[in-house]
Amino acid sequence: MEVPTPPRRVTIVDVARHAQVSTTAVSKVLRNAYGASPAMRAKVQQAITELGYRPNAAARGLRGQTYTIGVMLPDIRNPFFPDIVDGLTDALRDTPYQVLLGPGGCNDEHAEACVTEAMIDRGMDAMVLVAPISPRSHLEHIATSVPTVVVGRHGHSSWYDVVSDDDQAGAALVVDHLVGLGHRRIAHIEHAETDPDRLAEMPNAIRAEGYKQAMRAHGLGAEIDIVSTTYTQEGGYVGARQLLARPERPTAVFAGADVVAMGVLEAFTEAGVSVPEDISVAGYDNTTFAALGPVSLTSVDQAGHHIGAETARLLLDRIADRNRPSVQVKLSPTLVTRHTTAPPP
Amino acid sequence: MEVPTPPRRVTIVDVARHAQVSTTAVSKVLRNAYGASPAMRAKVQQAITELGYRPNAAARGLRGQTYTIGVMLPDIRNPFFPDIVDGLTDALRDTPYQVLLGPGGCNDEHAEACVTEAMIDRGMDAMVLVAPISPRSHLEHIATSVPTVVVGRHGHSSWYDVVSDDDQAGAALVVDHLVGLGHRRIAHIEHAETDPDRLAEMPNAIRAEGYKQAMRAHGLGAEIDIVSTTYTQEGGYVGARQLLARPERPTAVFAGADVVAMGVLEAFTEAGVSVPEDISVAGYDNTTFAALGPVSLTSVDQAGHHIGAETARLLLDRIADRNRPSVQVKLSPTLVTRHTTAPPP
DNA sequence: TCGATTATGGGTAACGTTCCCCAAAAAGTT
DNA sequence: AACTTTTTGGGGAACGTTACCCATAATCGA
Repeated sequence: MEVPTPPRRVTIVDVARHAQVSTTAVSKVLRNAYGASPAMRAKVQQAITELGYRPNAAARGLRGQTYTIGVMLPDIRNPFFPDIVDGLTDALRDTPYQVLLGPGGCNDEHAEACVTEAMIDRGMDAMVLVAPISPRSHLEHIATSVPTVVVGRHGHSSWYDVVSDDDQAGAALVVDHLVGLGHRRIAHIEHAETDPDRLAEMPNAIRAEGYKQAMRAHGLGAEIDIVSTTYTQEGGYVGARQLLARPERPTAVFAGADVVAMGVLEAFTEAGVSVPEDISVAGYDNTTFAALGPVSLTSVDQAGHHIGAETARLLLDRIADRNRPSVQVKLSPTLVTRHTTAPPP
Repeated sequence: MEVPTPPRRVTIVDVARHAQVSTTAVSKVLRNAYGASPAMRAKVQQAITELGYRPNAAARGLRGQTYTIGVMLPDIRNPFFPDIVDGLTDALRDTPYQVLLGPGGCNDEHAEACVTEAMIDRGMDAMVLVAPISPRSHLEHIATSVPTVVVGRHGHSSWYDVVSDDDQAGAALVVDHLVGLGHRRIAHIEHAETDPDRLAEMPNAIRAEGYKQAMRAHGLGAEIDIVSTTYTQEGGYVGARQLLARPERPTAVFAGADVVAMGVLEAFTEAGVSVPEDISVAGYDNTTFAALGPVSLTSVDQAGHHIGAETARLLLDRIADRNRPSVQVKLSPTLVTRHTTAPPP
């Protein structure tokens, strides 16, 4: 009844025998390397399709290439990341490379290290680290053993390439928009960061900095009002409650991330504060949440798809030449205005 | 300046030399196989930590095991899937197995096949297929070459194990809840399915069937009202518009998925219909959306974490004994009532 | 004390590719 | 015609592990 042994896989040797050539020849055709005549190529290709041959990645890996690109995602739940992955896979569609995702535990440095190590063990040809929280030294350690692109974390290194959104400009977009509507008391909810290393590199810190600079640029330095919580719905809720307790309430809240804005909206609903009539709210990331009908949140779009595509380009580039100097790409975000922002009352 | 050659990786040979034993011995310790004395184990372990040795997965793969489990996710954006992945990785934490995710294109049979093939090429020790849309024959083809668990798709096979939510019971939970509140005209928005194969196996079809049966069980067979669209926000929007155009509007809408409910809420907001005062809305999946402050959607919780854990158990089981008979596990969903359902006006 | 069993350790051939070679044939060059 | 150069094809040794063996030493039973 049961088939006890799965049929043995077709190997390069089978193909060679079937096409009456050497295994070397087949290998050359597979990698379209120099030294195979058109006639030979055709013959081998035919044998490959006839037998349904597929190269064994493990064997290839042992020789150096697995044609696999590992992407470390710290939090699969973050709706911004899929855009990046899509951009990456789309750009890699016509290459022999396959993308595999590693689920790094959310905000867990150890889990993150486990996943990246596991990927290196598995001979990934290149790695993409999305918003990693590991210390810089660890990132560089990874980058020395495999071509690496760090996405969504500022701060450059000569060992890896960096692709990120210009968070400072993004924050300015929000402030400009709100000021344009007539707001002056604009508060910001940020993700608290103590580690000095990350303080300079993580997007949340840059966004807060961008907020401050933009406020000052509008002559609103005295109105700067920052609440430090975390980039979670809970953090947004807590932050909003604090803002509501202010003697003079802000007329607009710039949440550092869409999830934070969700918490803010919840707190406001609970407190009977209407958005945008009483207070305007803006988020960051333009996640699926923001576009949701009942939410319709003004947010900053990071063009994740574009980020992914750019990452792919850098990756292929670096695989081709491991010694080229490192590069930092910064992409400009755009503002998507929806129904949570309006002129102040 | 640049380091041209990354330092050669430590191999089993290095460990053997450093511990003054044979490579065989090291291998035995690594796999804690029979034939190594405690003294030897200690000696080798020490050498391993001293040198920072990590086994090469490619070489292992060539010999049969990669200690990697491939998970095909058809749509990374679906907020229900992360729960499954979490359950899986948590359950696998103390095993040597590592989970890697493959991004199958959304609703794209070809992309799905590419990813699964790529995973087989890469020697995955087992595969998890989450809500695959490929025809049954392809699933069985996969299952013959690697231990496979299919998640979130009904219909059993003797080649693979199945873990799923009891969608029929879930739909009944919603109907019971609404009827309990006093509703009679309860409409359902389903995902249209024509393929007869999938019609019997895909969760959406089962949910619609569960809705119908539950309605009949309450003597409401005459009130059955189904709109066929798709499981997307757009589909929900379109479906809701159709329901609003009915001569006699329903007093409650059961959306087959949370994203669908989002579209429904959007259409209702636009039409000036209040929820839950005028019409109640319920979803399915209890995704992050549902819990969102401004949304607060009544939804069915599938216990994704539990599904993932169960999947891990079956996987390890099947790796240990490839010939054990196949199993189907069906988990009971629960209803999470929030603020979008209330008694009819 | 002797043979039988068991514990302990190692030698070595795979696994499926790739890549560095070298040989032979074909095509140019003088 | 006698060479150099280029094209075309293949032989065979790695890559790092594991698993099947076989040797020796230790333990045991009578």
